[in-house]
Parts: sequence; C-alpha cells; structure tokens
Amino acid sequence: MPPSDPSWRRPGSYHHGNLKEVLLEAARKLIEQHGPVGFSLTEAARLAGVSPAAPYRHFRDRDALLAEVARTGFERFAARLDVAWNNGVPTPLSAFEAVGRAYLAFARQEPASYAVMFEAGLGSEEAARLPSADRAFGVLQKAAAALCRNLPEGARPPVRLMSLHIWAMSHGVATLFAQGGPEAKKVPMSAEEILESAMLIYLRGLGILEPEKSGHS
Amino acid sequence: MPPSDPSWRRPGSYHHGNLKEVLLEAARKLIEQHGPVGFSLTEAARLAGVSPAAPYRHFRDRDALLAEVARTGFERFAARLDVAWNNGVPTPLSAFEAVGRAYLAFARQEPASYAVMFEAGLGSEEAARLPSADRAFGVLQKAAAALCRNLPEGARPPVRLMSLHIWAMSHGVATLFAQGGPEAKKVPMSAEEILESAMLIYLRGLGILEPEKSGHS
DNA sequence: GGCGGCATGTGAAAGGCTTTTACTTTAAAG
DNA sequence: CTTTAAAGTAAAAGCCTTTCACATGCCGCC
Repeated sequence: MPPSDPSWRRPGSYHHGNLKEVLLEAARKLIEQHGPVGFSLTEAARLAGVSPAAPYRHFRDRDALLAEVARTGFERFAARLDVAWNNGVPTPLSAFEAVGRAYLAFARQEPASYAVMFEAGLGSEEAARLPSADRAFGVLQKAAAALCRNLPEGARPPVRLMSLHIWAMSHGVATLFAQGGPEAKKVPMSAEEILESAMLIYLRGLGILEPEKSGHS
Repeated sequence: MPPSDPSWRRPGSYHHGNLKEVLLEAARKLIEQHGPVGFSLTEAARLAGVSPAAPYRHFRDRDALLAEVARTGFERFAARLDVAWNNGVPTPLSAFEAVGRAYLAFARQEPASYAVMFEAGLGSEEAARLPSADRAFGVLQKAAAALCRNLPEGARPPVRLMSLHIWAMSHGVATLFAQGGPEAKKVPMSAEEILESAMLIYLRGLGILEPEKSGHS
C-alpha cells in the first residue's frame, strides 16, 4: 500500500508503485493548463516519468482515464457539498449558502475535474448515472427540502424542481464566472456574490424569505 | 461570389470555391458527433473533399477554425435573441420568455457552436471580447431593464446584476438539460419548463410579478 | 484577347499522439 | 527458492497537425 502522498514514487525501482494516482493527478494538472482538448496521455506519462505505454496497464484508453477523473471528481464534489451542508445547522439558510460557496470553491479549485464532470463528450456520457453524482445532487435536494419546511402546507414548491433550479443556477455561475472563464473579467463581482444574490431573490420568490423593505444588497 | 447554399461546390474544378464555409459547417457537424475533443481538421477536410493541407489556406491552424466557429456562432446567437426579444412587444414579459426559449433553441440546434462558444479552452479565451457576444448579453440586459420599468423608483434592482443572474440561469439550464447532456434523461421536464418556472419565481422575488395565491405550476 | 500574378489546392514529409504486441523486470505467494 | 503475474518498456502501425515546395486556374490589366 503506497503512502498517501499522491506524488510519491517508489525509490529507484522498475515499478512505479503509485502510477494510477500520479496519472490522474497529472491529467488534472494538464487539463487545467491546456484544456481537455490539449490533454495528451503521452504527456501525462512523461510527467509521471514512465513510457507512453505504461498508462495502459491502469486504464483501457484515454477516455477511460478521463472517465476516472470524472468519477473521482464527483466523489470529492459530493463529499465537500455534504460537509458544507452540515445537516442544516446552524440554520437551513446559512447551511444552504455554505453549500453554494462550496460548489463554487470546488469549481475553482478543481477546474479540470469540474470540466470533465460536466462538459459534453468528455467522460460525462455515463457520469450522469454515477452514484456520487446522485449523492451530490441529493445534497442540493436535501437543502431545498429543508428550506421549505417552514412554509405552510399548500405553499410548498415541488422540491425536485426547486433543486433543479438551484443546480442550474450554481452550474451557470460556476462555469461563467468562477472558473477563469471568458466572462469572469468583465464583471466587478465575485461569483459568490452573484450566486448568493440570485438565490436570495429566488427564495424570496418562493416565499421562503421575507420581501425586503427597500434597496438591494 | 458563391451561392448561399453552404454546401455548394464549384463543379469539376481544381478550386473548391466555397471551402471556408464548408469547413465551418463540417466542423460543426463533426463536433456535434464526436465532441470538440474528437474533432479533427483532417476529417473536416475529407468531408469537404479536399486535402488535409487545404484548410490552412483559410485558417491559421485548428484553433483558428474553432475560434471562427465561436465567432460566427455568437453572431447567429445574438441575432436570434434579438429577433426573439422583438423590442419587448407585445409585452416585456412575453418577449422575455421568448428570449429564454430562443436561448435554449440555439443551444439545442447548434450544440457544437454553443460548446465552442462557452466551453473553456476551445475558442473562448477571446470570445468574451467578441462584439457579438456583447450584443447577445445586451439583449438580456435590455430585457431585464424593460421588466423593471413598471417598478417603483426605489425598488429597482441593479439591472446589470439582474442580467447576470438571467444569463447564468439560462446557461446552466442550457448545458445541463437542453443539450443531450448528462442529466437530461433523468428529468421528466423540458428545459423550457425548467427555465421558465425558475424565471417566474425569480421575477416574483424581485416584485416584478405578483405572488401567486396557491399551488405551483 | 492574351498574359501574368495571386489566391487556392496538392503532395510529401517531419514530428507527435494513441494503441497494440511482444518482451522484460520484479514483487510476492506458496 | 521458485513460480507467477502485475507492471513497465520498446517498437511499430496508423492517424493527426503543420509546413514547404509546387501546381492550377481565376481575374484584372494592357
């Protein structure tokens, strides 16, 4: 069992000892730099210090490596959203906002994972039915449900639809404004401010928050 | 001047006569099928019936072709949003909803263009400062401003922030649910329904729409 | 009308990437 | 200690990108 340091390499040995992890790490770094299009298996192998054929001992092909980046990405993503949600304490609203910030933080800190997880034609064909993808969405759904609990019986929106709204808004803000994305520069606000303000207005529209008296934050 | 049919080819001639347009069209078709990663200049040339070197008479390199797909995509995108907006008639709200549908329709009908326009590391580095990208965003901003005009003076939200919200929501819904995307299948609603319901709630949160009495559409 | 220039397309070649196959090394199980 | 199979290598086939010298023929100019 190799040490937890993901860039560890068995000293002076024919066998690498940790190649799979190192390749995934290298892939994330390269995708970050050159985009998913510019990423090359050979270059990842070079970074890991092995021959171009070595990766095929751990992944069927290039796509399988990307799919694994997506899979492990969803695991960390779901875990971080769940930690941020923290069972809705201290309040459902504050925990909900923490989830939003965690969403954006993940997109910022692992842009390569996020791209492979959500961009069409990368590894995401099957990503939808990944268990951890469902777990991640489940966090949003739990949060939405908790926010509705104070509402009178008849005024509760469909929770599933509500979480799709939240997901779409988070995803839109993340890709447009949180990653170094095209439009990030033209906007004088952080992605976090944009997402939070949008969510406050949305929740007000559902009657979950009181209408504000005057002025907009 | 070649005819307007984009797949026209000069009959039995050494010179193609319409290669640039045909290459862009081929690129969109190929990206649609294999994703931006799988797209190859050589294959586009094959589709157009020319040698692999021919494209270099019209584009500096592969990236330049993708950038041109993005540029022309933004032109059509802006034009279609503007047509849908139709100067806010018959009512700002109905026109606004038409813009939303046009947004999703474009993402559906030109998934390749949309991907290259917005996905990181494709042609989008400079796409942000494209004039037509600004025009497209300008339509959203016009629509947002018009929706606010009925509001009392002090209750008007910052129009720029509001249009960022609208943009992010539209983009999120488009990429998650409108394109054949990962999650489209798991959801029993159309992207249009998801976007419109989200927008109604959002506008209610701004006080632009009346709170509904009971039940959720 | 003929001619010459320039835009446009071709062919071949260099170099990189993906993937396969046969071979080598070495850790670890018995 | 020996056997075995996991994990790495080298080499080769095939595709892609890009460049360069060369071919073609459309168009404007005399």
